[in-house]
Amino acid sequence: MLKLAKSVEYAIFALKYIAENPQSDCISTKEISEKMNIPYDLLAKILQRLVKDELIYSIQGTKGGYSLKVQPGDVSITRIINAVDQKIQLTDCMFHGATTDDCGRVETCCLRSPLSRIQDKINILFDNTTLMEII
Amino acid sequence: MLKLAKSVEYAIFALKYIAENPQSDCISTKEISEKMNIPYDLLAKILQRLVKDELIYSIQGTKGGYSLKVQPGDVSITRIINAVDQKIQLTDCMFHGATTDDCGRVETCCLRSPLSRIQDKINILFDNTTLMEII
DNA sequence: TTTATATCGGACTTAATTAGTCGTATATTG
DNA sequence: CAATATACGACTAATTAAGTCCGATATAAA
Repeated sequence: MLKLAKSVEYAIFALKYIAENPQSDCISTKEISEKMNIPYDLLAKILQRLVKDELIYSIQGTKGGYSLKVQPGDVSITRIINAVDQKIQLTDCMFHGATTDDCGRVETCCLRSPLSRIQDKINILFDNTTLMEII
Repeated sequence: MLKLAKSVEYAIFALKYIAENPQSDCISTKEISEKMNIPYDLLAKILQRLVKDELIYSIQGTKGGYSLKVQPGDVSITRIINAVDQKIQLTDCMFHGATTDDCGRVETCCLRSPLSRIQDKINILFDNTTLMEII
């Protein structure tokens, strides 16, 4: 329960690897996959998301690969979580504007308010941890 | 991601219902199930766990049922989470004494320390919210 | 200009976890 | 002894997460 998605872990490991190997200005999925022990295809997908969210640059073609676009100190875990399409959500209805379709209990639920307060605080925890602190 | 188990929600709803209906000193699974809209068999299992963890009393036989054993102000969400056999665990190796069987990366993992700090803080959040505040 | 190697992106399959169900035993009241 | 409750373990179904596959495009170098 309350488990972080593997894609988030993999994204962090990949970013760490890229950040720590800036000598070669371009690192391939293959290299990261092998060195960090992450399934190639899955990692490829994750890296593409990081490109979309502008955390890394990509260079296509032979000799292509990825390089960091951001400063590790500027990237929170929350940003990485969002980049790989994950959400912090304690219940299915724990977001603004949930309807009875989302939960049924929504209107009268005694859990919504205390849980959303907890969720906000969890968000802050991830907001306040940067890639820098992990590396 | 980071979702609370339904069993935890159901346990809280059940405890709330029992707490708010102390006039009848014994409330059946059936009644809670119907009034709180929780699947009967699942709820039955959850209530049995709450008995084991001494959050509620049980009375068997016809006219049997459950009643509160604790003061709502004394019960944290963490206690309820534990009672229904759930754990707050951000990763598979996020516990004391994890081995390479649990993760493989364990020895050198850069995530362990920052994540376990976050996990501790999440634990505190649930520790500090009591049933009383929800009811 | 062809070949090798890289990213891109969606569809698909498999595995793991969570949620829910079922069957049978035991307890208790009337 | 019949009706109705809890006790408890095994099982199935549904959902979600993890991982794989395939075909496309890009680019450097032979």
